[in-house]
Amino acid sequence: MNISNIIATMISDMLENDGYTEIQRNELAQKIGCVPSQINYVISSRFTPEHGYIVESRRGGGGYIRITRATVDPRSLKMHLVNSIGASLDENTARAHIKNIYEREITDEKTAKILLSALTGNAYRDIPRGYADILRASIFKQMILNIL
Amino acid sequence: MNISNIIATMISDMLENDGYTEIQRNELAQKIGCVPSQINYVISSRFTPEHGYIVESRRGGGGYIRITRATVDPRSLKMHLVNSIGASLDENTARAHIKNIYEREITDEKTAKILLSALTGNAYRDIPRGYADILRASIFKQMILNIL
DNA sequence: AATGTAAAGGTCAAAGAAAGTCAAAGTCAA
DNA sequence: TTGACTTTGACTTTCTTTGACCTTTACATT
Repeated sequence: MNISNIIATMISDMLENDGYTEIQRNELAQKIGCVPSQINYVISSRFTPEHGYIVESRRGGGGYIRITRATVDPRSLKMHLVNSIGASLDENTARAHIKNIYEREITDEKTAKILLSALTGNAYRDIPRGYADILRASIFKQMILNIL
Repeated sequence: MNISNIIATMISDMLENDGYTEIQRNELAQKIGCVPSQINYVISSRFTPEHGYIVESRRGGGGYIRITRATVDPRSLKMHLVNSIGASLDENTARAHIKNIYEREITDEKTAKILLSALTGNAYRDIPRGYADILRASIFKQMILNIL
């Protein structure tokens, strides 16, 4: 298990109770035994809006990083989702979106699985990257509109 | 016995228990005494969707290759379907396949709808026909293995 | 109030760690 | 003896780790 995954797990655990946590970057880094900026890396790769999180922070004495699991009603999330997907969508972002809507119980597990298999994995490796991402975007939007 | 077969046997053994394994490509290659890319060769020649496997991977620190056996019964309809699809699949044929499995009550209506929205419609119109059909084929196979 | 200082957190790019790709060369059975 | 399958290795892409340097904020001192 790499350090980033460990950090991500810790943060998820902290969010477990009420979807809210406030961390001290330096303190957490020290406890884990990594450089402080790795906390930023983990947050920006795994706790993004696409993943359904809101991150706020403050510097200076008494600074903090606050992470909140966003809660939105399903209908507007759906619209928001479709609108937020541009003309192109890479695999990881797609993954994040699907994880997000599943965790918020907007889709059931089976549907999430279907979405995943339609949008991620080796399927897209046979065609040029540019086309792949464009198609992924259209297919995702189409699926969301049709089924959610 | 050539090296590729040895590797394939090892992987099969790892899958023995629960049809799931996660390998470190470099580590495995070293243990076996071959170049890392030969692992890819084995996977892409023997652990394909047509063979009933789902392969996922991740690069970078802590990377892995994950192989899942999608079905226990290679003679099932599922495998038959996957094998009948080939490398390329046009929209109408996809439609026909879906209609077929729906009418035979292999999927429920909701799933059929999702399949349809992933495989047909305007999404594919933006890119060259050849690529579209190739992608449609891979996605369909992927989905069948994952969900039916 | 203005200023200085220490205490946070932020940014970015380089280095490191895996896996992926591709094409050339080798092998082997029909 | 040719065509399919294997083996190899150089090069690419993606994800992670690290550290040097930057910006913002609270608070104490003048």
